[in-house]
Amino acid sequence: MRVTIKDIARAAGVSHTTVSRALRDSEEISPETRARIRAIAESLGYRPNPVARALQGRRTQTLGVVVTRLSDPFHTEVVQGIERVAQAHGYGILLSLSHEDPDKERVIVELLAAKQVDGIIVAASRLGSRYLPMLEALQIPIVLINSHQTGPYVYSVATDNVHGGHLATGYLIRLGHQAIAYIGSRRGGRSNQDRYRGYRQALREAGLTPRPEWVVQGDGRVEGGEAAMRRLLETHPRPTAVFCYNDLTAIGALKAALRAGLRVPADLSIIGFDGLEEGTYVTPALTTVAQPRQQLGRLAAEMLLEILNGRPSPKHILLQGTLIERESCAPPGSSTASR
Amino acid sequence: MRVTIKDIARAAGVSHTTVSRALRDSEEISPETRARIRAIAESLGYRPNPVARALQGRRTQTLGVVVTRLSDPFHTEVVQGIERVAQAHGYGILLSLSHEDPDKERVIVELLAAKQVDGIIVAASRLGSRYLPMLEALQIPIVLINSHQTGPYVYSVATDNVHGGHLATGYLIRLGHQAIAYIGSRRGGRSNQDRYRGYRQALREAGLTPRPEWVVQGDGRVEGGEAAMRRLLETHPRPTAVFCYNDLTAIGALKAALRAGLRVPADLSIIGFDGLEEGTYVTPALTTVAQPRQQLGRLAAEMLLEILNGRPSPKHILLQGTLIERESCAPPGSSTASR
DNA sequence: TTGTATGCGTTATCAA
DNA sequence: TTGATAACGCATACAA
Repeated sequence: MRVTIKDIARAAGVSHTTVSRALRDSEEISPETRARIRAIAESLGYRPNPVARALQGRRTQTLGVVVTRLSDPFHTEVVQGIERVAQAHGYGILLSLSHEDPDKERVIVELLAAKQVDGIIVAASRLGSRYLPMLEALQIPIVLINSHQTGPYVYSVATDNVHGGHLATGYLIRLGHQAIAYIGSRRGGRSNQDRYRGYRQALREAGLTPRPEWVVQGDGRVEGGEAAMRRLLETHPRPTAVFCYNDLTAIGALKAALRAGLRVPADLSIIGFDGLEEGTYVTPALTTVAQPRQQLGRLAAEMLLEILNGRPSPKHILLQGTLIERESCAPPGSSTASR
Repeated sequence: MRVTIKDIARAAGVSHTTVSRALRDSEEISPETRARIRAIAESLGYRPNPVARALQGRRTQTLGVVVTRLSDPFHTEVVQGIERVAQAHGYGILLSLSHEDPDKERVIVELLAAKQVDGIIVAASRLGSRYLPMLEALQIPIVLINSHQTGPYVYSVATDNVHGGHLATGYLIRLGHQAIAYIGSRRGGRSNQDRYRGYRQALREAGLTPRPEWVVQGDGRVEGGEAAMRRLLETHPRPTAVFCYNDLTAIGALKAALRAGLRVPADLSIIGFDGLEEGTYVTPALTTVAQPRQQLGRLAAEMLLEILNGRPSPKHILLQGTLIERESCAPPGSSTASR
């Protein structure tokens, strides 16, 4: 059987209340008994029962984490960031996958709340505004990652997608490109719109107008990027550079370009978004706008802990992406950089 | 405040015992009151408190999952497989990362046990035989994934690495290769040894003896594969084909080969292990021996649930990998398959 | 069929 | 400084 405070109390000849106090470093206890009880607890291999503690009204020391899919490398980093902070603060994380299903997401969040988690982090929510009524009823602090939702009960950490889109496109422009395409994502929602806005904005500032046929949509994954690039390759004139919604899309675009016999970046520059490790697997390695993914998770977790401890916390944090220059971009028509 | 069975009891004018029974479909209750109480519970928005249930002696309905890193795409799939089964059976999963640190792994497992999880799944354990004494004390069923450990309290699901190594090497031999190298992993432990054994075995059966300089070690990641391949490229004669410990290693090897100006597979065939999605990102797409990763996770979770429900379960399951022919392998000296 | 009393392991409240 | 008692929400042995 498991050792409880009662067992210790019996062994020490005191009440279980005293044991409880001794173990929690209560002020109102004599140093001697404290030490004595602690020694006994130690020798008996006592482990406090977190379930009983939780029932008593205290916290479960558990954070709920909801993610669409783990197979998306973007999320894994976020989760790692969360886990690191949680583990460092003695919290566990209860992980659930929503598979991009808004209904499932809602059920999961309610389930986590029922499970008495102290707080919840949702990455890439698909619930959008349908969240708001829930949140009020739930009575549990929730931090949303990369879901640009505002409202009374909403906390969030997100990357500035407009800035990122502008950064990527501006970089291509500075390289000398004028014919710049955008491969978006049908399933990208608000972040897709924002990256597209950044793209438009950068073009406008440079006095460029993108051809409508140079804006096509993928699905945020490799296959979608591949298909989108194939459509792009049929346009006349062709773009000399492509900004992609994310790295997976860009990897797909790269595959299609290489298949078509193009040299990248000599004939076509490609820039992605996210800063995935996977971008270094391909040849040429992918130039990209990196999102601070671990940090996204870390900040969300830290924010949640602040809230839980009643400390002041900002409600929304917006992070800026950074450009990672690798090999997939070059000035238009330059054959020097090709291999 | 949260609705409890007492609230329902008060509203229904019965004892909380009756409510408890009604909600759990107890036999000893009249259908009418059962229906009435259920309706009231529904209208009040009652949610049973799992913490109280757990304390009462029942299960926490939670599985602990320990993984080294999530950034390794191999593990993410495994975790997805586990999560899927767990979610389908109403279990939550408490995820912890060990970062390949055996001590941390031990602490985590003990922590999960203290948290009252019903069972634990450990993927790619680094603890090895040091586990055995713990397990007996823990009193919690544990399933190990891809950790070839046996012992009284050990359950496991693993892939047959000898078979996989043999499969990969045999495939290269059938393509006509005779000069076949192996890039292993320093950190691969037992699985590295086993894949190497499969490699040796296949060579021996074909009457081939590998040159010692054709067996080099990476680190199971892209960088290690790259470095290892560079060393391989300096050997004379060079191998015409390389079997890599895993796909990340193979991707690194591919990068190095392409950098060196080799055409893959015309000049060099490369085969990986794992069957990662990432293998399709590169050009040429990676031929590989696929491990059934989701299934690994699913089976581990199912095994654990069987044990928890007191149903009979095999103690060890060994899965076989399958060959996925993509584009990175061809007969030696064939320039047809190159692009 | 329903209700009373008790316990799960801990913390909180009040007395002593 | 310590102890007795109640409480958290639920389930169960026993009584009615």
